[in-house]
Amino acid sequence: MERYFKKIEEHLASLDPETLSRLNDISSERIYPKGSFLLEAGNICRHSFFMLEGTARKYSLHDGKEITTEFYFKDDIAVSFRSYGLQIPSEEYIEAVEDCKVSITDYYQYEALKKESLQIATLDLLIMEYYALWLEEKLYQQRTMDATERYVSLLNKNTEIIQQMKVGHIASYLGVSFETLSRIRKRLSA
Amino acid sequence: MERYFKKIEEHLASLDPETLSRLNDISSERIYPKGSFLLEAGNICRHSFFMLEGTARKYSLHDGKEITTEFYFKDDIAVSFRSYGLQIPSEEYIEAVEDCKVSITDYYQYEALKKESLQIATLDLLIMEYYALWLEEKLYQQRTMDATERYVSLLNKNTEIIQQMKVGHIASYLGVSFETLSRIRKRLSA
DNA sequence: GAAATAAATTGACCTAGGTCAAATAAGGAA
DNA sequence: TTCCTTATTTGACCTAGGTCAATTTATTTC
Repeated sequence: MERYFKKIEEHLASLDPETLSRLNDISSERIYPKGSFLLEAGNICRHSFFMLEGTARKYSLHDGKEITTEFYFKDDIAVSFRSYGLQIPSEEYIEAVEDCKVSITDYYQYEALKKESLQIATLDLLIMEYYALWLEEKLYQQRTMDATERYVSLLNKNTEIIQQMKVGHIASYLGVSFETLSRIRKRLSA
Repeated sequence: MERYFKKIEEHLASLDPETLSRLNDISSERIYPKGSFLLEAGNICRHSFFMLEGTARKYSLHDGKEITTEFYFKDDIAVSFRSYGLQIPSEEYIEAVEDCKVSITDYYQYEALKKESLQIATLDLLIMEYYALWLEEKLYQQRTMDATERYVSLLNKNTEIIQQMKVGHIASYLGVSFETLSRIRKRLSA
């Protein structure tokens, strides 16, 4: 996965100034206070959110329960991919876990830019590939690891998640009940 | 998902003849007999395989057991995405379930083409987005449906899988043991 | 077509993790 | 600080689906 970050960084570094300024032209900054929503279910995700400061999470509701699908930190891109890509109403919420400063980019303006600029299309492709890799990894872990292993794996990779997010949100992210995660944590700390 | 197919088809229809011929230039046909491998774990996935005829499946080994991750039919693109994208040794096998006729495209030649042609880069992006959408859907089903519901869902969407693939392969694809799937099938047919 | 091999079914039993409910603990508001 | 609300922990119990083993049924192969 780190190799992919590298690919993306290299590509970003190679962008010419004009392309960068065009990207900049279609973005604007905004602050979302803690507890507010960058996106609510039912609305179409018309923007992507590049995280400048703060933390957020994405979740959906199933049988009245929240399923956290992703956590966002500095430099992550928050978006409900399905809603954004198809421009259909979202099933997901994106919530500011703490105050967030984000750079917002409009879907249509970005799409237009992608049609004109190979550099941007390539950037988008790299980001997409990274996301697919991440999804594959998640699916594989879900299949092959038990709840404790998944938690430990998350613990090793993303210490910040464990420190900043609620047990209930981490639990649904890992695909276990919060009671079970509570027990896992107890066992591990003993 | 169908809406995405449409997007891809429209884009394909819009490709200019020169781009198409360049795509054609870097592709070649090949037959894989039933039981043979389009890709074996340990090797780098240096090609993508566009299915012209036959059926195939992708799987990995975990604790000596096969986990089927994808089935391929006519017009599908078979590739071990992680190995292909990063050009690292594959953890996955792609096996011809029956005799397969495929159109093979070389990774490096395709990458070169993507760097020159916005149309190709865009095509690749659309395919990538479709794959990510498919992975998201799979992950969501895994979280929210029990084994029977997942089987019925597969049954409704891909009758061909049920008809052509072995129970054991379908079971690992659904994330259940083959004994459990056998019982599910019995219950449903009763 | 018979023997050999692989796949699928069925039964008995077990466990990871879910659910429900009660008890603490920890943040916020006032 | 105290009250109120929201999270977390802990216990008791339950179930979906896993594992192991024995058959039965299909497929190959000769």
